[in-house]
Amino acid sequence: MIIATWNINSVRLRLDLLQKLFNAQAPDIVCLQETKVQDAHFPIEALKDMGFNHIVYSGEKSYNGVAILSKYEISDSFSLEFYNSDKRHICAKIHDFELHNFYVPAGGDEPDTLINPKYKHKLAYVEAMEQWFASNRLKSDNLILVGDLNIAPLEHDVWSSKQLSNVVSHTPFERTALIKLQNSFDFVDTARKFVDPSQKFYSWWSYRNRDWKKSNRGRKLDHIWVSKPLESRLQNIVLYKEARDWDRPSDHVPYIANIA
DNA sequence: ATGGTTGGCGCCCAA
Repeated sequence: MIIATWNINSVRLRLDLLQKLFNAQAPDIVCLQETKVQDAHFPIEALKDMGFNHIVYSGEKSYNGVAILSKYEISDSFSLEFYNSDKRHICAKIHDFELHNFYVPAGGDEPDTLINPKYKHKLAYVEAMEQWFASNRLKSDNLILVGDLNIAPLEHDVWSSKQLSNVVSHTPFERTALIKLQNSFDFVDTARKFVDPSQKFYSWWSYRNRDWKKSNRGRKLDHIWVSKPLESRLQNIVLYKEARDWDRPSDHVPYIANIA
């Protein structure tokens, strides 16, 4: 089963790029973030025409928004709201596993909870995720946690750990918080299972670079984690970097895991 | 220290 996660930065603007992703990678399930569309305007018919008959979504006007597109039946779904009414999570039960798709708050620019409420909100959000799993799920459950987590926890998840040490997405506080969430539930990071932590691995490159490939100042913000019982079913991963060179690309590229 | 670019919406905010 091929599962993709992609921060698409407006689903309505990039329906053609979704079709290109489907043609090239044939995903069975696609988890989207930053759909930037309220539910009443979600392009459900266009996506069904592309072969995804089971679709769940939770969106709002202008900001945030998540969706799960599946070729397999979704037997149940729900959306968690950890902060105000931000649409940042959707969960689907498919086959024998439960798939959680998150869009963690970016956190603004200033890495100081006293002066930047967005950063405070981000840290509180990650804490709320951990609390929810601790209270509602077991380590023995078949869980898949994916999404734009907006945190690059390891040294080689960013182009320069030193230069980004005080930049939101790679501050020590965020890195610790995300690793704590991962470890508290024994989640396995699929990317680092296949690519050694000593190797650079990025899923996002800023728009604010003349040549993203040449400067290569990337960060690993997009994740697919699986709970321990699913680890032995991991087949391989694909980082679909070509997508960053498409016309009017997202600043994130699709990240894919194949799970038996 | 600064500014670089994009999308949605509406003349600015968030990323």
